[in-house]
Amino acid sequence: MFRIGEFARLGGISAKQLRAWDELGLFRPAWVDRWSGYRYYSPAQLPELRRILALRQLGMGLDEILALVRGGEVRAALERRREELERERRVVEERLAALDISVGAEAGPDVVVRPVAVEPVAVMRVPARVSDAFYALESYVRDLGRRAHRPPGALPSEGEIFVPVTGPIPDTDAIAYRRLPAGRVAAVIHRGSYHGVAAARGTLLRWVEAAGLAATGPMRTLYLQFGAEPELRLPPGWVVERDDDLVTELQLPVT
Amino acid sequence: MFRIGEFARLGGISAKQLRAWDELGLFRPAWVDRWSGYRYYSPAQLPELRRILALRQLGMGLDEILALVRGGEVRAALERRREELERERRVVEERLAALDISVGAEAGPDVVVRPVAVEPVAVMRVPARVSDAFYALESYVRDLGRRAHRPPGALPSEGEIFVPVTGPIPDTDAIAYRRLPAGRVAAVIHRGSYHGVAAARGTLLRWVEAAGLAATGPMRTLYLQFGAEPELRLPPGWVVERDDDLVTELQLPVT
DNA sequence: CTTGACCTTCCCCTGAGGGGAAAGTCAAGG
DNA sequence: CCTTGACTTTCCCCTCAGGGGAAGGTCAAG
Repeated sequence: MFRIGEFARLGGISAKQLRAWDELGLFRPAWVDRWSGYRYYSPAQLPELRRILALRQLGMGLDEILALVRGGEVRAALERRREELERERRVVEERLAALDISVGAEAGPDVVVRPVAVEPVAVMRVPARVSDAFYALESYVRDLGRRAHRPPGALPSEGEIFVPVTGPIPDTDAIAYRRLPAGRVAAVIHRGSYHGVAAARGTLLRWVEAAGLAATGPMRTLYLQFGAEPELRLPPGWVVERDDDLVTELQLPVT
Repeated sequence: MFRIGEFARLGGISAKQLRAWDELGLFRPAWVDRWSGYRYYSPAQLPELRRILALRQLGMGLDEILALVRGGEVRAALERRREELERERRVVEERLAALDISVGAEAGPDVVVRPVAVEPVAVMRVPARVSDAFYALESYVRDLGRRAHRPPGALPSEGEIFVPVTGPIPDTDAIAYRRLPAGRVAAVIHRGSYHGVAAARGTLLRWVEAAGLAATGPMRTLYLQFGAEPELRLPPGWVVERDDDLVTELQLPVT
């Protein structure tokens, strides 16, 4: 029989952990002195402790280990754990790839991969002047009372512009309802005149390729600063600048 | 100017995070209404937000990102982050390897890799009968008042047995002071008669090879249940069993 | 003016323990 | 028998990066 400190040393673990695992019901002392509360452990318990440590070495959570020592399905748990670990490995690999790009670019384009939700929109083929088309599209949607409070955008490769809507709308010759699919996008934000957008587009495409990702849909352009946000009152001393205040986001759906 | 909710949606982040980052000083609103406390953000802030998200995407901690946006050394931080990520990758790879072994062995030998501290010991070449040798070694160390309260062991490949000591001791013809080096060991615990130890030894060696590790020293055998622990009072009803109560740990120093 | 969406701060929760305080226990040495 | 120092007990707070939710204040549209 060992007291907690010595048993902890033998097991290669801290006494704190043994106390916590006792309280958790994961690993209990062989005997507890009613009077003093001292926990006593037997060397015969070491194999069981080692089994727990072996499972924890695989990165399993204590609750799952608890289920296992109580007679859970070992094989299934290991399979779950493997999938989890392979996800972790993918994350690390992606981070390393992104880091390589950042190092190479030295404070690069700040591309971010993030999930986006489904986006219900009214789309319109662009015939000629983009600003006229936006005006027509916005008017149509607003008159229906269906304008969603999110910025408008474009699918340049399709020659289409879109405006978010709160639900289905009737189609016209020029305008159609569509739901841009949810998924992960690689996104970069461009601030300044639209002349720079083409360059940002190229940067984004190169980034995605360097990160080992594959595009799964057409690129989206979002006009974050283009009449989309509500006319909130400006704070005192707030000055809207010229070109610098144009903010555009480019999104490329990936894997 | 956007209120926090809309800006959060544009940025692909939660309002909670924006509030926390404001308090942290990592990312502040462009303007805060003195009266209502409302935070207002400008679209021109989106690039800065995206830079933070790009760094966070590399798995950096907020404190480090804070140091960076305050003008820290980007290149050095990325280098640190790369080392960290490569450590993480090694951990995941090791876990996957260990998991493969567990799946193959179906509740296998429960090998654990763990660090051990330096162990100052008195070692003795074993001439003939092991039990006689232990008696002599233990007596010598105890008479010097130098016995450390840890279990005795052996280095089978060297034909040596050892007993932990609390500090240097004078050598004799047969006995020498030595410090077993610290490091990581792969360890397995065997419970039962010593006949099974040889099999456990083989299992441990195979495990280490399958895990892609390399031995960096002689295997150590620790007799966890062999007169090493103090004669603590036995709890009422506590029965010491026969062979089952022998507990032996095998440790192999690795990488 | 109402209404509903939105915002504020405040508090508690996560997982797997670590650090440390105050008080009780044990074993060895004198 | 007493002291001493190592050890143990419970209890509380801390981590990290937020999430959940309550109570109450604010905003903008109809």
